[in-house]
Amino acid sequence: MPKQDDLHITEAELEILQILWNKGNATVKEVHETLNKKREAVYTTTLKQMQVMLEKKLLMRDDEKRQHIYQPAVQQEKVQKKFMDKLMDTFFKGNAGNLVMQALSNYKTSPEELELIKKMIDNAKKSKK
Amino acid sequence: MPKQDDLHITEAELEILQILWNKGNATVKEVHETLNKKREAVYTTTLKQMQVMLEKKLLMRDDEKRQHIYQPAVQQEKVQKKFMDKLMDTFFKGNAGNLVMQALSNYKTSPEELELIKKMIDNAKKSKK
DNA sequence: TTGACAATACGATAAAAATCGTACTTTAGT
DNA sequence: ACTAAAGTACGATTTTTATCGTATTGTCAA
Repeated sequence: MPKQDDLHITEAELEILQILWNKGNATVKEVHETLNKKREAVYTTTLKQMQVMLEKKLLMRDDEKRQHIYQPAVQQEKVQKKFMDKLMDTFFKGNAGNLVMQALSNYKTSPEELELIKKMIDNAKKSKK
Repeated sequence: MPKQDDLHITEAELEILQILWNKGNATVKEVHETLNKKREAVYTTTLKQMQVMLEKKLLMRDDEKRQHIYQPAVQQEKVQKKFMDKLMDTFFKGNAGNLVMQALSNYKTSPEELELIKKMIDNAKKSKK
């Protein structure tokens, strides 16, 4: 059985969170339809999933109206950080530079963004002195 | 049930692969002991896990001698790429610059490495011209 | 050659995650 | 009031993943 950490988010849950982080909030129907664009999904499965997530406090909902409106109850940044920590540990032995260079070589980045990164590095250096 | 992709690697499997990527190859005993430093583990569980991984072709082994010697049958780089692709898609909407900046601000990086990154960016720009 | 031990093999089971069918509820239109 | 439609609730089941106990096998030393 997987080692249970406080905030364990499964694959399916992450998919749903991703949608809700993008939209801010949404009904089950909306989430389901978005999901369906990527892969086949059954409505009640999505619904159930979201109900479970509500119970696990991964989501919040407004059930004033008949059509409940859901939103994330966990910060994207938090989850992202956790994910990145694992990436760093598993593949880069904690060496961020390595990760950065992998990212730069695997994915194309606009010149503007590259400039931005350079500036960021310079700033970091300056403030360190 | 999780969408089954060709090369699905579970949490426990990733832990074991990580150890084997580091060591190059190892016996069950070695893997188990390494694992045990991080968390409690039962020998036969680790053994079974590795046997399953062998069957799934995630590992290879030399069973000439009594003590079998295992090694990874999947490239670290391949799995890493997959993991990063998911990170990019889930959290950064495909924007690598964003990922890079997150990495730089979350994890401390040595000045030497920062220099290296700058150089890499400059090279990329030059070759593009 | 036998017994202790170290190792592997493997089935049964448990636990976690995902799926789906069916029942129930609310609402709006007639 | 009745019915259809559109939701939600939720239990039962399936699938996947992880765990562990027991059996079996090979090795070495006395």
